[in-house]
Amino acid sequence: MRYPEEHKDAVRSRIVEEASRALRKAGIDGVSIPALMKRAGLTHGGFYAHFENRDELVAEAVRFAANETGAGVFERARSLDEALGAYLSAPHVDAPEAGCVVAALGAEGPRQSAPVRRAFAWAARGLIDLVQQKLAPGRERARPSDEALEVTARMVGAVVLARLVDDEALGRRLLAVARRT
Amino acid sequence: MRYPEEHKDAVRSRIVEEASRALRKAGIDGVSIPALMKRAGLTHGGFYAHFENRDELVAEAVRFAANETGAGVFERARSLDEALGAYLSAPHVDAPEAGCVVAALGAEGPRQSAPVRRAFAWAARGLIDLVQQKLAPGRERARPSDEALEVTARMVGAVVLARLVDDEALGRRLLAVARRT
DNA sequence: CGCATGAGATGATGGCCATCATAGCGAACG
DNA sequence: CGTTCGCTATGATGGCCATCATCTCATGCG
Repeated sequence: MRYPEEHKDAVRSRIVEEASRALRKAGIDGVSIPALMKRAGLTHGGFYAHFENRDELVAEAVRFAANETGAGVFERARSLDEALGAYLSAPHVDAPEAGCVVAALGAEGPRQSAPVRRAFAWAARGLIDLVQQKLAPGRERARPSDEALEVTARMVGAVVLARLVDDEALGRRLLAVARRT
Repeated sequence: MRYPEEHKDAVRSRIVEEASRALRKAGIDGVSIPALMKRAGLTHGGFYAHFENRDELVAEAVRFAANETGAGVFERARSLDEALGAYLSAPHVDAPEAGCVVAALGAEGPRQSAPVRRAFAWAARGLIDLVQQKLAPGRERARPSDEALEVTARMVGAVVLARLVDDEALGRRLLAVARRT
């Protein structure tokens, strides 16, 4: 059938968005192309009309997730404390599918193909830059400050550990100590 | 053939050790049972004589890796600074297969089956305890101090990010700023 | 009003996987 | 010195995967 003008772009976006959530939830190897397409309301056949291969979708999903975190956690916050409050929160720990892609999938990044690795490097760098921006608003810097790097490392590590320890009280403490500025 | 007394135990240990490295390198879903057995010098058939199923091996490999990090990085170090120097080092970043399992596979932990999750929780808790021990040697504590939690989070996050950024200079800086005590 | 178009569906291919049943063989034990 | 035991190999099973060739058919265009 002949579809309306921007139909294909809209469908592609929906695939990327759904994939972004599904991958953060189940891991990069945790969801098959048929499953991803079904989540977007399609069958697996049309996949290669939208993407060169699986990695192209994964890379795009990583970039989508990075933008989502930027918009949801950082642009919304008016101070670093506010951003840290959102990032280092129980809802974030409990909902990796809607959370930071670096914390959810970062450890898998270095093992991926070059295009996916590039997407991850971009996401990591973006996270550092967002922290830097909240740390010293307005001021533009050629490279992130030591403090921005340290805060970012603490944030990511605290979320990874809080998800891992399987001990709610300890998880809360991990988030709380990482919130100090 | 009838094998020498402790043959089976030795083979099992070799499988666990090899699996521990292979999994840290390629991810939890990145190595098949046939591949794991071949690394141990065997064929896939005997696997189920040693392990109930794949997850049992994964859980054991996680515990093995955690012990290895404890012995290699922490027991060897005589101060927290020394331990941080080893953990937050380029060799560690460049060799995940011989490094901390929390940094290499932690993000995959929450998605695993219950036995594997338990192994990861144990590994994470163990890492925190090792930090605590170096932080206040000798003193026994019922629960880790705030500072131990913060240092551990910073360590893990810094290694994850350093592996991700694909920028050697930035990676070095991430390690350096996390080394501050 | 009918036809060309192209997004999406159907279905096939070849490969790899976890798991298991069974067979073989060689050292240890009698 | 023969028998037995049990560790490991061989091979099968059923399932799922990424990728691709081909078909369908509704719709926008002429």
